[in-house]
Amino acid sequence: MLTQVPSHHLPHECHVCEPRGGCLGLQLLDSEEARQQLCHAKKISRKGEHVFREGEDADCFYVLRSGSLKSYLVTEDGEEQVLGFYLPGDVFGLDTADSQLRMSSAVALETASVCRFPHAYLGDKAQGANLLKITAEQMQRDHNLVLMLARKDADGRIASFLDDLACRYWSRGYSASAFLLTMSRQDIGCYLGLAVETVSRTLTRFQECGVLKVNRREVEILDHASLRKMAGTRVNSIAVECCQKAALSPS
Amino acid sequence: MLTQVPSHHLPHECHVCEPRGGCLGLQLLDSEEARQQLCHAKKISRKGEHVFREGEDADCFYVLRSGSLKSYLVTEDGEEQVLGFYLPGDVFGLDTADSQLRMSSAVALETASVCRFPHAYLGDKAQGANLLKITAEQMQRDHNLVLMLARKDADGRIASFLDDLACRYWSRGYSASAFLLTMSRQDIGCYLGLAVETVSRTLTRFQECGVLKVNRREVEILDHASLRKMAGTRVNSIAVECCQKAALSPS
DNA sequence: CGATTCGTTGACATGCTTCAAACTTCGTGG
DNA sequence: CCACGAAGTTTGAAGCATGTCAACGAATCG
Repeated sequence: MLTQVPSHHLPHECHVCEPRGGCLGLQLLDSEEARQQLCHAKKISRKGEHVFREGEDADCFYVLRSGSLKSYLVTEDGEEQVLGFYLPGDVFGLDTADSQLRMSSAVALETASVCRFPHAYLGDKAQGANLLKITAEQMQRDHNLVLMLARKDADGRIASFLDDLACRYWSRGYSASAFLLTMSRQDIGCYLGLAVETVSRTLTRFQECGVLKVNRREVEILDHASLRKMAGTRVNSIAVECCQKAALSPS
Repeated sequence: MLTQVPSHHLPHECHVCEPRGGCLGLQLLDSEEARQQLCHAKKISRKGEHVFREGEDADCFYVLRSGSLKSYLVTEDGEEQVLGFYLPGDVFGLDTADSQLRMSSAVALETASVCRFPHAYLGDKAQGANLLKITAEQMQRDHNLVLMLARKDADGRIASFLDDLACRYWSRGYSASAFLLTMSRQDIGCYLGLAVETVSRTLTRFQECGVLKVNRREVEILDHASLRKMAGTRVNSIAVECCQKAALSPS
């Protein structure tokens, strides 16, 4: 299957959109020139650099090609709320306020590159259902987060978080059992609505239970089944689909 | 301003889309016949009736014309998670899974009517930015909920919830100070991630503080300023915009 | 009119936050 | 290369907000 990617369409075609059924540029951008020009106009951001900030003009959305980043917003009292973490292939920057301003900020957690999809160049192909499909992914992620925050305790949130990451890494061809956390404990807490101390303590306890091994930012999941059991419900989704596959994999 | 609505376009044109700058049917549907046919094909749902259910085929999204409804999903263990409440003019049903299936359910809280927007009839006008603008509203609501669940205590959540409702009623021409809660305490708790008892207790306490008067489902807000102060931060948005206006109103 | 659902209130248990302190890692400049 | 300070991580102890359990009253429905 992987060998059937039509590599003649784009000279430097990447593979991040494969799970989506092919390059998003081909799916959403009309003219060949727009695709060539825009999809490959990648922008490199180093750790801590912003792709965009809340309040800026928003004339495009993005696909992450490599690296990882977080989306967040800042409350009046200066506190940060992390809305999500993005891995290669993820679409981000879809949330724009009424007047086409950024509603959130996106910052690189490590060196990263992105594809730009200017709204102005979204052609006939980007009509209705096509575009809705993309935005629905984001909504699903949001709903999943709401579900965690509203219904799960610290253990469930951390377990969900790790399981989700594992699945997403796995679906991208990386190990689902051992990976590096590119975000800080602070970020994790900010995402899950928990104090940093709670995150740390929970991870330590999971390690003591033999569910995983954690050292600083290195995580190795030893007992996927237990982790998933603790994680509990998730929104039925692409992610779940991938997880069921992952459950069948040798892990 | 209200008198400038071009009533000749649609024989039974409603006013729910006014804050959005006019009938969404005119903005998103191409052919006149599609608009006539689809935008006015309203469907009546009585209290407890579903507009759609999780898992069903999703070939359209909706605009609520009258009444109110809630969007929710059900977890594996049968628990419900309310994702949002919708008032006339709100767009809902945009969240569809990969294969065009409903990711959530929508049920009427009282007698309601809706406009259908079939994906298949979204014309050239529904390209890119136009559609993104609509979906961004939903994302903003979601982010606001995430912010509440992750950062605010019970008082803040209830205050935010009431303030939000007040603003939305106000922007629709109703009183921002006195309104009826169309949802149960159960629903409110399910939405805000709180136990029913906590919702009840918090409302009682607010009443004792003189911030509001509450009797069963009737709410009267006596001290908007205090309420908003307790509510704390909100995602900068259409809603906030409306709230600032509301703050200037006699209320 | 009885049954069921909804809302309120009280007492108690607990999971998480907060505060505090120690240790580690990282970056920067001497 | 080492020294220093800042930031990130871990662990402990104590306080408190919220969940849970239980009971009761009020409203709604058949």
